[in-house]
Amino acid sequence: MPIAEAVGLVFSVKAHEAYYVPVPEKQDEATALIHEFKALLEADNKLWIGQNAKYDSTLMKWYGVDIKGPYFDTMIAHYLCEPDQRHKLDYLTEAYLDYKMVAIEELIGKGKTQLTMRNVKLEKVAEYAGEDADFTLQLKPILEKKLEEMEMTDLYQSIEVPLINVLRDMEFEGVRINPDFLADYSKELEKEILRVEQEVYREAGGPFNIASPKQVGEVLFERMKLPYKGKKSSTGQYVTDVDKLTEMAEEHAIIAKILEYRKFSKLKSTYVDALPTMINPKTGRVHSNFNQARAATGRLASDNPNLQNIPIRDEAGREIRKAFEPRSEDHILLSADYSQIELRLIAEISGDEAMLEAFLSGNDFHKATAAKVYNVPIEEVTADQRRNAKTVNFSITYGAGATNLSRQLGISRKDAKDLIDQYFVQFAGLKRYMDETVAFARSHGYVKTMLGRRRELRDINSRNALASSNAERVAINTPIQGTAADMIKVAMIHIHQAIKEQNLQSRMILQVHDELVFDVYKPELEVIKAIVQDKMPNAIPNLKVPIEVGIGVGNNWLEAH
DNA sequence: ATAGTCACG
DNA sequence: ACGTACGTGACTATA
Repeated sequence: MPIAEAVGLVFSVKAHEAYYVPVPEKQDEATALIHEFKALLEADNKLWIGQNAKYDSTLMKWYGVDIKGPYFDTMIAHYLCEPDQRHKLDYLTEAYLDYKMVAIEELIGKGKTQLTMRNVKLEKVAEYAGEDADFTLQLKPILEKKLEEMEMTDLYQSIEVPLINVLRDMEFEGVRINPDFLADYSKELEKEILRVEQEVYREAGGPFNIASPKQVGEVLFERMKLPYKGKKSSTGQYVTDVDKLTEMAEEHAIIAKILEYRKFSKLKSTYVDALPTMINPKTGRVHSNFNQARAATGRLASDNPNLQNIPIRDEAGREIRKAFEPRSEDHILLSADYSQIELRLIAEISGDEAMLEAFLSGNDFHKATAAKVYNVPIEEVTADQRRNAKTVNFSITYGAGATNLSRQLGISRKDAKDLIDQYFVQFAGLKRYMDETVAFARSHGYVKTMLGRRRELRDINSRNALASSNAERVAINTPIQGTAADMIKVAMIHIHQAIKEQNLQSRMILQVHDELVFDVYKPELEVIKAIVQDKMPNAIPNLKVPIEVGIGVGNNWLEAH
């Protein structure tokens, strides 16, 4: 972003009618024309109905027009109603207006010979754009009614709609990424990759494509005759993922080297080499897209590039975070993250006394869990016991069973089952909540978050055991993950508002599910800290469980974290 | 286009 | 007896 240049503006105020205004090709003339509409577009006494309003609003912002809303966004309305479906306009039009739209490819073709909208005859563009506006307008009352029937009008009006401009501004701001740092690191990784590659070839007795899972499987299990345990994939291939290879690392020195090769290649191709190409030449910054209508739980998703999966767990990977820098010497990065938010929300929602007590005591929660399930005083909890308890805590939010837990912890299935049984003895209220949630899902066909976000579970009463147990885990996980998503969205809206009201220069630039990152103007550091420490913990008021937020500051994202 | 793999919360 | 972890996006190989 600038994602594109404007070719035309299209308005519709009445069904079956639309008005198309071509925008000149010369950018100064384009800006001048768009500014003819500035007062209208910036008026806050009109409702702007749009399909993915953030897109149009962002485009206008690049032209210097600040659309304030309020909006009615058909894409987001539909996302709330049917979070597991698609939300594109052609789908909505077919599903709700029973009309098949003309595909954009019929206007501009596809592939190499694809034209831009500018090269299409005015009459055709006007017709196509007019349909867009008209259908969006017609969809509004339908989706508005659906939201009301599903009791999500408030969630929509007070969270999702206000979030549109918050995300727009975050994307517009972007983040500074240091390309020189990454170029140096790329060379280092290249050396490592070439070195490991030769070592793998030596162990294998000849070269092959290590990036091909198929060839890796054939080399390991056919040419080298290493023992293969377990099932093959659905397509009959050997599974060679990190779990499987780590399991058999003792078998041969080549295994660790293949994993090393994979690790370095992943870092280089997905992050180190890719991120600098995403720097916008006009702004010198990277403007990710935060998709508000993708994750069925209510979370955001980030793409082009995805800035929600930048490495941190691994030493070589976390190096990449050093490339994320504040905008200038006068700025500093601040990262604020919710501590164990999903576990706290399970405690809150289930009302489990023991769990609430553990959080209220302020003790290390995983340690407190270990003390309970192993029945030892908290001072005597071993590192292993704490680690196991942490994994159980984590697994619980996914509704995982004994098989998976045993695999995660490297213990027997029976020990894993005992652990889970003990866990539910200690946290009986949690067990009750999980059973009730599944029962609710079975009778109503959906589950909901604390703020009323819904997700339908079509398979919850399926006769297919695999399908129904999948749905049960989703039923347990969605209210937790979704409530955490609701909470951080509210916090983002409040923080954005405070920054605006106080005319601050600092900006919110990233959201990573339980973390917010700010590019802070140094003189405002204490003000921002205070705002964050007020808005994040108090996003959902009157909770029984304490909500804690950790803050870090630094000259790059790694330091700040 | 799909599968496999792996990065994050 | 057996078993499936929840939610994403990007890259590479392969059909």
